[in-house]
Amino acid sequence: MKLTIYEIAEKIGVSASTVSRAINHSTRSKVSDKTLKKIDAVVQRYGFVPNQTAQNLRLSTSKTIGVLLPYHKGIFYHPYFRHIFSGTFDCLFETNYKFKTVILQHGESRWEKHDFKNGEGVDGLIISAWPSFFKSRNAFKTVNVPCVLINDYDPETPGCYVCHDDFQGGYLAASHFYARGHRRLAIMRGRSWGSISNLRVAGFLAFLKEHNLTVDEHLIVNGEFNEQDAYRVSENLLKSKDQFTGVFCCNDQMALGLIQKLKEKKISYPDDISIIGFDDITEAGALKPSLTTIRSPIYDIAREATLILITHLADNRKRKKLDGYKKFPVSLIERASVKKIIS
Amino acid sequence: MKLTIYEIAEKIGVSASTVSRAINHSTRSKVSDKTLKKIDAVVQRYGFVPNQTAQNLRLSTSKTIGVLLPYHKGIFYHPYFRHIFSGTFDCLFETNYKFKTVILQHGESRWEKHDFKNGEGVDGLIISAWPSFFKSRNAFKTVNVPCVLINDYDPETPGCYVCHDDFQGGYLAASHFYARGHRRLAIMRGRSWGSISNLRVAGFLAFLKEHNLTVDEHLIVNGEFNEQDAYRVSENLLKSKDQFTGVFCCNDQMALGLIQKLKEKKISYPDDISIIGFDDITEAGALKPSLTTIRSPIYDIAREATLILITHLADNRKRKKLDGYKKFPVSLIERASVKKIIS
DNA sequence: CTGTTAGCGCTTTCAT
DNA sequence: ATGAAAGCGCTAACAG
Repeated sequence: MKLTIYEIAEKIGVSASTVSRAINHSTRSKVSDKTLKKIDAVVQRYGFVPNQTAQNLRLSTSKTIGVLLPYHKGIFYHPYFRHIFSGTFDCLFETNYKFKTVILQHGESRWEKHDFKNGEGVDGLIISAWPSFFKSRNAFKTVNVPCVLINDYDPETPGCYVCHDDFQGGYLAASHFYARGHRRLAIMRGRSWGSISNLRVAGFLAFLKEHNLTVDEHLIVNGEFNEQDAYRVSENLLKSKDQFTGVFCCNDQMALGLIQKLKEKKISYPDDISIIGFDDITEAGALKPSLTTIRSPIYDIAREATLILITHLADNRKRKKLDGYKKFPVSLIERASVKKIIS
Repeated sequence: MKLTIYEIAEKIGVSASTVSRAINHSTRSKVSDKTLKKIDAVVQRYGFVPNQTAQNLRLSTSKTIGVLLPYHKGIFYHPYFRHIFSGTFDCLFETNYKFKTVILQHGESRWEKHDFKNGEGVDGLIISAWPSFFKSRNAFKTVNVPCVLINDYDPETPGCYVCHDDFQGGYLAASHFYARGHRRLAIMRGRSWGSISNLRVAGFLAFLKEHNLTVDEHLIVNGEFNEQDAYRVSENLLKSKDQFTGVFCCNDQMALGLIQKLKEKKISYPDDISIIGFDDITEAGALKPSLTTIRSPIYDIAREATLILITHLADNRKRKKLDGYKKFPVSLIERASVKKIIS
């Protein structure tokens, strides 16, 4: 049923290699015009397409890159990942490198089983949200294919990173608070996977320092990067409620947790307490009052990451390892959660 | 660098076949517990993962299905396709068949080059929006891998279809007009790829007929399924403006074209003319006044299509060809474009 | 310019 | 229970 180059070779009376050369437009050893024509004709007539798997095995490549995402239902409705797909595919389409893309899902167990060690058969990997799996930090190091990590910079794990600028994000948040008259601020940081939090907080504090301000130690609380935990630690923070006018939350989820607690305590935002989040998740814009937050140019990041990966892959002298740390500036989305203070 | 079963066989002093049997948990000829343990240990230690490409070649499979979409920039932001991804991936994830998915883009030239003849190396294809490429109708027939077509039923092309119910959609539109007091109606149908249009119009007329109504021949205009062409043919339709109170547009894009023309002529909707579209594209909800339209349960359709495909694929007796025509009911999204007429 | 040959890494009869 | 050998379909030296 499925044609092979041998069969088409036989029909013409040439060898399989010649057919191979013909269909690959080999430049190394040219096929004569006459045989080329004959081969083309047969290929055309039968609609022959070479078996990709065989080519792949032979050339030990797959012409495929993998986009690795955490799996959870509804991830395709999440704007963050939507931008990733879009950026990746647009890049692939426009550069014409003819790579295919498969969407892969990671989970801790899959890392542990070394499922990604050889990239699940892909030539390279674009990895997002990997730090959600702690142990993956070590497993990741055993991965054998070129990888580009997006947006979760971890200084302890060498690799090729394309990220938004977390430091600048924190800096922006602080400057926005400052411009709106806030001088006494609090911070809710994410404990796990500290580097992101560290950078965001560092940026925040850096701005304040330039303006001779600081954040008192007890106004910095640590929680996990999720709503529930933020809700929990909010209790603590709010004991010092009178000592600050605004809170910088290290991501929007945490802001959501804080807001929930505020509602419960009948504390209103931004009137009593102003808030800035990070990530611009869908809820941020939908919330009432809506949440001022920091947005990542994730589309561009994914695009760039893909470009880096595929040019590296297309570049045959693969000896050099992929690395580097490329930063993209973030922007502050001004909404309704930061009150203007007139002093 | 990359380990093969031969190397791991050598380390233990067994043959490659035994290793192969071990890692595949072969049931046909069992590996003794002792050697199994030894092999497992080595596999574990080196984090060995078998080369998928080699397996694929040997077994002539790829454990991959392709989702074929028309390529255009921003397709990932389109809700229709988002639902397709979501349905497909959720199905794959929940059924545990361990198929991978690649997103493939079609274009007329790719069909003509027989790029999909062997499915681009995938085991099966989920195809959406294929009729946008006319010639693909014939090219499609040469495809060698199992396919499931979603949502563009073409009676002339045999295959396995999972679709929303176009007929019922038209029926629903008519009944909504009727319930809101409309009795004199017009239709804007899509000329190309007629079957969809035919079904929608047939459903529409069927309802009317049951209520002893009909649509006059000159109040049915034909255009292409796009905004520009609808805009063009609207001119014609509006010459008979006084003879109808509502227009059923065979898709939302056409409704958009009509609306543009209405604006130009300072005819207001729904006051002067009511409109119902089809598809519920993003603009439908955003428009002011918003557009009443028919929505397809595309998530469920994609899910079902995927399930059909992968169970077929997993089912080794592939001799039987995939076919059938499964219909999903659509729903009317009531918005602001149909005026209530009090008679 | 073209044919011969070997082999990519794996699975699977067929022996033993 | 295990090994030897063949082969999935293709490409790339190498030789002519």
